Amino acid sequence: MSSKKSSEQSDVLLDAERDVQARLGDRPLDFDSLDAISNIYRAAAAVRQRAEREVLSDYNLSFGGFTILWVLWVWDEMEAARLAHECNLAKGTLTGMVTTLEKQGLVERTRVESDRRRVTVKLTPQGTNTIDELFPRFNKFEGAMSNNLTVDEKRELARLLRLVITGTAGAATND
Amino acid sequence: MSSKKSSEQSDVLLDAERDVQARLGDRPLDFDSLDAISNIYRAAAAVRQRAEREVLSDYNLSFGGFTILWVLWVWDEMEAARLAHECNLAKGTLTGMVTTLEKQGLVERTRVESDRRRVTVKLTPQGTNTIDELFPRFNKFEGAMSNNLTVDEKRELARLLRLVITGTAGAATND
DNA sequence: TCAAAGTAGTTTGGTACCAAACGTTCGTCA
DNA sequence: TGACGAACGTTTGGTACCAAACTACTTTGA
Repeated sequence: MSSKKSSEQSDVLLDAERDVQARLGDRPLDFDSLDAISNIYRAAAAVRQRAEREVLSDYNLSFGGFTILWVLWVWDEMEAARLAHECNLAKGTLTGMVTTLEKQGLVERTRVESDRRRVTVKLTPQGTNTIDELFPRFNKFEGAMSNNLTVDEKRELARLLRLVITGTAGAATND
Repeated sequence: MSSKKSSEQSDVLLDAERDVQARLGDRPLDFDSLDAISNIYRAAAAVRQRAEREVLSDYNLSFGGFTILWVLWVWDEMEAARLAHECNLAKGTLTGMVTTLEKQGLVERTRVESDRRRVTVKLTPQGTNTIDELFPRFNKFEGAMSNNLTVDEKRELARLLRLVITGTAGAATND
């Protein structure tokens, strides 16, 4: 595809970015923000699609389902509301996805005795086995997705994204 | 085993990143790739959710629908297969979304006379008006999403994401 | 003490999104 | 010329995802 990688910046733009520049360059737009934000979305779509095809399909998991497993792996038992928040999901969405994972035998729900409105979710032993095996593979995939970047560049990328995420802190999902 | 990230960095990790480090820090994982890639996904979710709520809901558009309009605005009339590719959508998904936009009067389909298998899609005058008005607002939103970053940081972010996207070039959607 | 307000998860109705199967049209080569 | 395979977009069946309405439980306060 495009991009002969050289030291100069201007000739490594994505085809899409170049075309945007050609068509809209005379308009009073904030192209720096445009490129930064739209590339976030392009990169996320690439990550998600490749993850689902190359890693998660072997386990019959969607990206969202994997995220739930991963969050439970890291934090153990967790209340539904917090789980939804960590996974960036609306609470109604979480209900359905936890049900799917429950049918697959990977997680289980427990009603909280002291407050029967609440529900906690945790991995089953089978769920733990699954994510124990899957996550190292997923992590290798993350390495492959970023193998064009040096370690310092990965850290810088993580830092810059953090600025976008936290600058955004107000955003609460329907929970 | 990474990130005792020098100087001022270590205290600005996201809560999520800090917890991951605390729980999995002793495992042989590639945490630099993990943080970089997972923050891409977190940032994209934040961008999408805020865009839909704060900008696109006024126009009754999903993020995907907006993307289609935006691509057609930049490139004019376009064949369905290329449009799906530019929007990172499976071709079957595009069919449905174009139908939705068609019902809203924003785009129209035309069969190609010289090859009747093909279809081109373009903005209607109403669609053009919509995106003419909407995009500057969306671009302001992009500026707001990235207002914690300097111009140089935005450019660096766009560059690093480009490395992820192009390193990935093999990925083709079902089209 | 009990009704109103608030909080947690679920249900509902609808779109977005995918992969795979399908029908149509085109190009090719016998 | 006509059958076969390839190249389109569409349809199908299924999950993911959202906002809003709803149900069940808990807290508050008069």
